[in-house]
Amino acid sequence: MNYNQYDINSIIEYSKKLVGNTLRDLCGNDINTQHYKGKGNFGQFLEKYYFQYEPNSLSEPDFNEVGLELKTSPLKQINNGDYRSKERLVLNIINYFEVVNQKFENSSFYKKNAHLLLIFYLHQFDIDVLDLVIKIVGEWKFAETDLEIIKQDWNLITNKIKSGKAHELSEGDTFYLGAATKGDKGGNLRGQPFSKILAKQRAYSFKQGYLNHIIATLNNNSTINYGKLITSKEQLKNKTIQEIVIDRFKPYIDKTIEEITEDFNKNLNKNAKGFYATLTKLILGVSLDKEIEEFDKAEIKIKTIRLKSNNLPKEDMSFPSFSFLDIINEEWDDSSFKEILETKYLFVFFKYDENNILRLNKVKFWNMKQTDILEAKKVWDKVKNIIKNGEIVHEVVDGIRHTNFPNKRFNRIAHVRPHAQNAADTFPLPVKDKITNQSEYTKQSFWLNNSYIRDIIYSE
DNA sequence: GCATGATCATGC
DNA sequence: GCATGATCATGC
Repeated sequence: MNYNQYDINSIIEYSKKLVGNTLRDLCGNDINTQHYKGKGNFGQFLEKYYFQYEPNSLSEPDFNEVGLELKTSPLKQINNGDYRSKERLVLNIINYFEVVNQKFENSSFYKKNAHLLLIFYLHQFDIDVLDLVIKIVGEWKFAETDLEIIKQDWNLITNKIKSGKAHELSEGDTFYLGAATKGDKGGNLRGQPFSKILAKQRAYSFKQGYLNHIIATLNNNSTINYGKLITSKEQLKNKTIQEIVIDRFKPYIDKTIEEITEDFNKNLNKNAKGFYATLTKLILGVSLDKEIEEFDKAEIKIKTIRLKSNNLPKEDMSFPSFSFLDIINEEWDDSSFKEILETKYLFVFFKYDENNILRLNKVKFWNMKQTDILEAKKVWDKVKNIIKNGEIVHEVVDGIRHTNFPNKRFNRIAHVRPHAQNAADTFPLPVKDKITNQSEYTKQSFWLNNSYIRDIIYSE
């Protein structure tokens, strides 16, 4: 072996030699002579041929002698050249029966993952895993405040299992540490200790946002300017991060927009569309030129909503437009719409009072529950079929195209409608539309129905 | 007053 | 010039 398994520095040093290389560069000869079939998993090859131990699924860390766990993960490169995580990082499986008897400090999660050796390679479509280039290698221990938030996440997951709700776990439940489904296509059901309902097999995972934070830290090239909400772990002693955020809004509840902006002594353009988002940042105490670090790491999205006096949001809620070409090739489990639905949101509600003046009304964290996600899936299924069959347009009246896309009556939760610069702002279609004979169509997005937001999100 | 098609404002 | 969050406009 080319490293000393009892000496952590020796392992790290040996790992760093991977940077800039591929598996074929470093151990191609070994692999070629050992029944290599051209397929396989990057992590397993790395363990077997570079570190020369057999991949295992033990509950101990991979380098058990020094308590170091090896993890590999793919990167993607964004336009400015920075690296981002391609996906979440899946860690050990959650054993529903064992975890309910554990404390965080002696949990299987913490025992295995307290100290990580992370190896990131640049993902490339259709390239042999042996030829993928390793870009970033480094060890990772959790910063104090991160660990405290991860502990809160772990407790939330554990408590849900303790209340017999393992089948209701969702990635959106938590901040940095998620409970990601693992195994084939939603199958792989398991028993749970406090309910007879079978639950999906799930594993602990780091949210993509948290991985991006790790990547930027290891790579030492973060171009993002961050402001923190939590500066010491003492803040998290008696309150969850959610409670801390909600508390910051409390002094401003029922205040008008003018009253709030006066407090901050800022001259804001009230007509700017980002006005409410700006106001939110001010209230949270994050300067306007900075991103909220904890929200980025937890992939939390802020949505501001204006309510009419009857609590109905003035508008439905839009999401980024989707690609017609992509959606017909997606499976539900890796679809962009499912990702949207599994996201955690901070909703900031402003409401018109009896004099038609907007006042801050309510703030809440929210993520969609599993049963609703499945109900919203029907919208996605229908959209996919319509595009596949070239049946977007139903009829054209006075030059206005009426579509077959699922409308508000079709589904309680979501619908599909245009989301573009204008009607001429289009995406290509995989199949020509039968009525218009066009091979492109105005960009569309999924929208959450305002009635759903009122009934579920606002009132609960 | 709602549903649906369409578009705006900002920041990168 | 586009992605994104948000809002407008019109017909029923």
